[in-house]
Amino acid sequence: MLSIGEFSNICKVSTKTLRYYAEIGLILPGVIDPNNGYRYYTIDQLQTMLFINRLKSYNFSLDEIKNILKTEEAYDDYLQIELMRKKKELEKQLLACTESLAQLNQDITNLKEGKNMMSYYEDIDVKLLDVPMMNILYIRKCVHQSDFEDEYKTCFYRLFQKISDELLTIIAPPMVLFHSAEFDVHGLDIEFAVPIRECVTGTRDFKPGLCLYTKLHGSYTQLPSIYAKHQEWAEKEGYINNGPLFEIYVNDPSSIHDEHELITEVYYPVKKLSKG
Amino acid sequence: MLSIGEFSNICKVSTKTLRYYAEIGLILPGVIDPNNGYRYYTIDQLQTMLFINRLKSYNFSLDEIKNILKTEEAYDDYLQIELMRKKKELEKQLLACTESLAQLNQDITNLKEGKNMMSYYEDIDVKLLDVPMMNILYIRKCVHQSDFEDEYKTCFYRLFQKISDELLTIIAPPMVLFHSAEFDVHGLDIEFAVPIRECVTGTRDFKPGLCLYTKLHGSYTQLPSIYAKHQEWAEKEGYINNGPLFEIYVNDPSSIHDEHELITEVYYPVKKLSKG
DNA sequence: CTTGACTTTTCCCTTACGGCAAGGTGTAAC
DNA sequence: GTTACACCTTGCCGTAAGGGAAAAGTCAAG
Repeated sequence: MLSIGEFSNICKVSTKTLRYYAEIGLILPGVIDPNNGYRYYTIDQLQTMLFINRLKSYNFSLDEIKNILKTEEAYDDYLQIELMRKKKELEKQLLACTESLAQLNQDITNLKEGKNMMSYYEDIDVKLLDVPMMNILYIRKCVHQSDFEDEYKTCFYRLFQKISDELLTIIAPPMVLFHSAEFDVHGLDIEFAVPIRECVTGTRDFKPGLCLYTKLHGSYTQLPSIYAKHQEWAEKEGYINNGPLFEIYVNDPSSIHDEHELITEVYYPVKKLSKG
Repeated sequence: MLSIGEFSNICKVSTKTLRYYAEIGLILPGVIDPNNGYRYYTIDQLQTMLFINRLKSYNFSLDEIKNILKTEEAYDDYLQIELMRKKKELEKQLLACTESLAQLNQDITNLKEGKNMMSYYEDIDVKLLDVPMMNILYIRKCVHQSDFEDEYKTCFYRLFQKISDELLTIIAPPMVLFHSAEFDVHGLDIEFAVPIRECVTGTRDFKPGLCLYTKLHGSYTQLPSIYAKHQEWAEKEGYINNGPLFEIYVNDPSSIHDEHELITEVYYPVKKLSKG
């Protein structure tokens, strides 16, 4: 039997943490002296504690660890599934970390050359162009931000199915229209669309008209910069919004290896502000 | 001027977050309508918000970001220093993440082969051996866990200085004795020592006697497993502790490239429990 | 004028503990 | 036997960066 202090020293876990773990039922002391409330841990519990620490290093939450520990039936299967899940999470985090670091290094280089950290923002290229009317095959629905990727896939799958079934002619890459930029109760009001030649049921005219246009090479994380730049441009030049923002995913994440190859076109419909 | 909702959509930051940032003074709306309290942001603030988000992606805390934003004089210098600091932090995190992932993959492989995730623990090799008396040159002091690495360097630097000055003869690698494993108010009571041939002032006899011994190849994160294994072994075989734990750092972190090359010897002095 | 989307403030909830205080306990030294 | 002191207990508050929900006021379009 080990006192909480001894147990703490061996496992390199603070006594405070051990008490907390007991409180949430993650690992209860093998014996609690009924006279004085002293906690005593068994030698066997050392292994449990080491196991907990290992799972923690894989970014499992204490709740997830508790679930793993309490699983009896099909224990190894459950553990393996959980490990695979965390593996994906960790890989994602690793990627994000790597990319942040790359950008950080770029920023440091820029600063050393006397450039501003936000100089990239000044260099965003905004064009004003008139987008001709087109005929689009569309699906419009409310989507939660978290489901966007899934919906993107399924909706375009359905659209392409229909195009293939009905022998329609695609005349431009797929696009997404954001009718409500806002994040309201029902999620974003989004239209998935493919410009096609033929007018059939399920198609409609789409007439964006005058638009601010920017072509983005690289990660979607840069989109807010473009939205901001469009706002800035519009205010300075005396234009106001005139319809839903839309984006054309020239190539999509599933077809490329590297985020840097992504190409996205951002369109922000505007009209000249009439004076008065 | 943009309402909080518009500003939120463009920057992809929730309104909740914007209100929180205003509350802590990170970014205040350019205008607040005195009649209804509505927040309005200027176009210029879009850039500030983008900047904040970028710093956040480098793992700056909101407090750190606030300090960067409010720095006026020597702005670029301060920014650059801060970026370099975060760069080191991110690199460290990246390394930790990579290593966790490697171990996670190993665990998954083991599980697939039907091995237990904690099988490594069963394989820890514990030897019982009698460590002969030695003469050590030592520095003993209380050290906070966080200062350990620093103290390690400075103390051994001083010891080696003395050895060099007084032409003493080293007969074994440097070691560290843990007199109080506990983390008390003054930190750990630690003795840094080098076994030498000559008896001079500043040396003393060290007689560990019977010890449990394990040689560790790799990261220090595995030390708790060894401590635990020693406890387990001692209990099963009827031994109890008989003096301060000590460790020999056969090679130290500064002299190697990769954590995997680390070699550490762990000694746990014990004596046979007399029955009764 | 009404509806519905938007905004406000206030309050509590989260994770995984750390800090501190007040008080009880175990044990080693004298 | 006493005393010192390290050890243990519970309890309460605080963290960072917001999320959720409630109750109420406000704006713009039809």
